Amino acid sequence: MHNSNIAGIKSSEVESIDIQDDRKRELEASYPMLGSINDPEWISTINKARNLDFNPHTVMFSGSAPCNNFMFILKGIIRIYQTAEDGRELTLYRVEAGDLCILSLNSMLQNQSFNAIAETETDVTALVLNADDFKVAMNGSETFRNYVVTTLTERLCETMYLIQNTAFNHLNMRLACMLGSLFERNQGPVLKITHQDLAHELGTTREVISRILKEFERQDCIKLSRGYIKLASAEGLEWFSNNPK
Amino acid sequence: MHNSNIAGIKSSEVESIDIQDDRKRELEASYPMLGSINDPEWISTINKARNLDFNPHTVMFSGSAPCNNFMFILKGIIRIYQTAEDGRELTLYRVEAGDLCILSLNSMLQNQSFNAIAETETDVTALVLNADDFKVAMNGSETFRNYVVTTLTERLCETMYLIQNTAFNHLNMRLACMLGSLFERNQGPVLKITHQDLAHELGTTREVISRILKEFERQDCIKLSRGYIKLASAEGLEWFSNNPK
DNA sequence: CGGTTTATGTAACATATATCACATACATCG
DNA sequence: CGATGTATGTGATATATGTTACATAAACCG
Repeated sequence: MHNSNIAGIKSSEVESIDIQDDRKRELEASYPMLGSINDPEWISTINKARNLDFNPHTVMFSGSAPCNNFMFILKGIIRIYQTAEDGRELTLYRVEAGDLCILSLNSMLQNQSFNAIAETETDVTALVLNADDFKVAMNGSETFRNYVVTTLTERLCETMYLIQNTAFNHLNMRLACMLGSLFERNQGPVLKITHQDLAHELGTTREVISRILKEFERQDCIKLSRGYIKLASAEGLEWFSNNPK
Repeated sequence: MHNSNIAGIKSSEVESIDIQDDRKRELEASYPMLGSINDPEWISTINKARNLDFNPHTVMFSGSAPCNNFMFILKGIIRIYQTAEDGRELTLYRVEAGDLCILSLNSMLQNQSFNAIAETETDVTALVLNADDFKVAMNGSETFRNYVVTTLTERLCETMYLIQNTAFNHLNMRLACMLGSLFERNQGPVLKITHQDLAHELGTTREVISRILKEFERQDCIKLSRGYIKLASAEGLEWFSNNPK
């Protein structure tokens, strides 16, 4: 289709004959809430969907390259971020299996461009509906509708929180919070991440991050080494997460 | 109902017998897209709705006082903003006649609190649905559903833009943009607003705004007087709106 | 092993914004 | 008119963050 020339798409368009059950199981694994829907429109729509694979570090869409499909993410992680002219980046959120791809919703529903970039961080497999099928599914299934509206609302709330955080909190606090949640999700106390990566999360520059990290290390909260950060004191980090200055 | 003890509510609960046509006309005036819906669930739901009036400067809801109803705004303006401990405020957006009250959507759909404050700026009249009626309307009318999803998506886009703006642009640029759009909406070149108000829009302090405004005045973009700002050169202001430093 | 790339450390400096401490000026109202 | 509250002007100073310009070090690769 008109998407097939985007860089990074791998192959694997699956024929949709008699694989309904596979499809359903696959979707159910990532979207438990949706797996149990039995509305006929929903079933037939899912059955018409295509599988698409993306390589890591592929730009799935941006303001200039909109995407007129709706996607369920079956596997992998997508990072949504904004850029400034000077090369700074700010991560808005991530989309994983089970999440709703709001960017795609937007470019489907209106032409207004989103002014953000969606880029795969890992291998990504998505289930793709075109705009018409999405409409059919929305009209046919109340569960799906609820899912869409709830997820949109949730995302909006998180975004409001992000605004508050960036507007009112200092970088050391924001960095401490970020590290805190990264360590939480991480198995084990050693986090694989570079200072530049952290800068791109928070919308600042590498030097600034390095400086604050060094300060955290001096306070024995963390231990730094090339490409890694080791947690030394969760309490210490927690303190920085709550302390305004 | 359980809302009736919130400060600032005026009175005017209207009995809903045979006023269907009035109601419909009223709604249509503010929400042209919705006025033409003829689904029976929709009609009966609207008919069950209550009118509520609010005085200016009434906090309609905040994180601590959620609102479990859905509202159509028939008249007036509501400001949604966040606060910091030090008294700074940052306006997220405004809701007017024809807009969707996303805050109410959120508190209806989930318990997660929104972490923002909604406050009337003028007299406000709203048409109020409870959560169940909202569901009925959503299930009954595709037009209403489209309206909700489209508006949510739109709001999300605008919010993303706000993040980019606050994270990457300097205050003089942001202030110039803000003034630009205020003058645009304003009839005539004289804007009634205080420096403190502008600070509350942008999440900063009065002194900072005063200083930048003075700079704009020195560059003959505006003329300052107590409580008012007069546009002197739209081009000059435009220049500051686009210039990074 | 040596050359190259990538990640980090860090000092010095530039700038934007925040904060403090007032002075002044305008507006309102008795 | 004079008193009071509110809005503005502004210098001085503090701090956070951004920028420049390197040095060093670890990892990578032929």
